[in-house]
Amino acid sequence: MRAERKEREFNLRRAAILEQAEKIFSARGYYSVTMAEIANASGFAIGSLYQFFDNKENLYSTMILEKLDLMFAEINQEVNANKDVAGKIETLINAHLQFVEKNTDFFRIFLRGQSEALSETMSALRQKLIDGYFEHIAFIENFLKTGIKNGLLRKLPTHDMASALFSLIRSAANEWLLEPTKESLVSKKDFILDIFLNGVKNHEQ
Amino acid sequence: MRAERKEREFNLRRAAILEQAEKIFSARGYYSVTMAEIANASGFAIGSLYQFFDNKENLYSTMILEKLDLMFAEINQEVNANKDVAGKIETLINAHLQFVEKNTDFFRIFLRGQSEALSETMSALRQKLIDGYFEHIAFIENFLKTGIKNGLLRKLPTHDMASALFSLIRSAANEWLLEPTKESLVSKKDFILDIFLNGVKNHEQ
DNA sequence: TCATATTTTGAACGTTGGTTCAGATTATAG
DNA sequence: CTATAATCTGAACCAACGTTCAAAATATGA
Repeated sequence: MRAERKEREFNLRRAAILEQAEKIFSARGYYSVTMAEIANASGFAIGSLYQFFDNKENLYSTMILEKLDLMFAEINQEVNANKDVAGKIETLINAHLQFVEKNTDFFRIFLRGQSEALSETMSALRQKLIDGYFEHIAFIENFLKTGIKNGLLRKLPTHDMASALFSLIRSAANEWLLEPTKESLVSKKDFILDIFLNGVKNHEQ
Repeated sequence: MRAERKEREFNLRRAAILEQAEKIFSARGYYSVTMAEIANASGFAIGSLYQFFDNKENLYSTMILEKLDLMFAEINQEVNANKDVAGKIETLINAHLQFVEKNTDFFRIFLRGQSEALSETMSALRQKLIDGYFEHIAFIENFLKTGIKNGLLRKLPTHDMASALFSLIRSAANEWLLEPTKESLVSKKDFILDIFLNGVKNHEQ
């Protein structure tokens, strides 16, 4: 038998487990979910899970980190497709909101915040999430700087600007996840863009 | 013996436990903390904790909810002391940042997000946190509305404006907690105020 | 000081759940 | 078809920890 096919099938089974794990973890957090549950949901025996993952912590952090990579890859690619800064900002907001809408399960976990615990694996995960965050902020800073050079943006500290923008996006996502809501999350794009660029003050009075 | 004194002493002991619990929970989350640890840190035997709290969940959620009430009470009072809207906005930011600086332990828990679990108590806590959040947003909305009537602010959806403002505050707090940092958190006040009111766009070009 | 009530204590209990592993099942190849 | 390897299975093991409660310590009031 071709080792190639064997590997492909292995990865499929692994992915199936991760997919179920994501759903379950997102609904109930890390600790209250049991391996038995995940095994059950994905159609394997408990012991089989250990063929794919060393332990529960490893399963959990693998699931999160792989999805996170996907998210940043997706967003960054879309943003980079734009030439001008204004377009990049708008696309960033849009791509982010879209990703959240398509990955609500994952985002619940992500927003729930980090993880618990002190264990080696878990604090490694925590650190990677933090690193990922700052990396993303740096990515945003990068095109905001161009915007300042352009004259499009005011000369403010770029790190603060970037984290402000990110926080507006995140809070819209957060509220949308809290209230199983009426309109699409993406529809918040214009508001975020407007308030980020222009603020709330009425300059015409 | 006066029942009064007895009660006072009971409350002191109870408060001592809550204080230690806050420190420990904030560092390591809910599940990885044991009752034995809390007992130890607060100088009681394990069994004694159960004189003050029904169980671990109850201890945890009591600690959070009491502190949360304190926070909102403190902030709202300061904000209400202002007459004009601009002052209220500035005071809101300031009071919030100040509270975070003085209660880092608590805020770590709060930002970590909600809690885990499905249990009755825990999902009740979760709901109360969410309710508290929306109540706070409504409180902010209230004076933003006045600002719109005044002509100080643009006519934007007040709920979105309020949650944008709150998210800017929270993200500053979050970053400050992540990076055990140089300058005080309160020093971010001016930036938040500026970006909230004026946005990042350079209108002079 | 003594009898009684109150409070504290922490070892022991029982449950929960992650992990293991010997045996069953399935796939492979000759 | 058969022997061997690879994979899967889930009952059993074991450690962790929340909770209990009988006994000890302490406080109270006469």
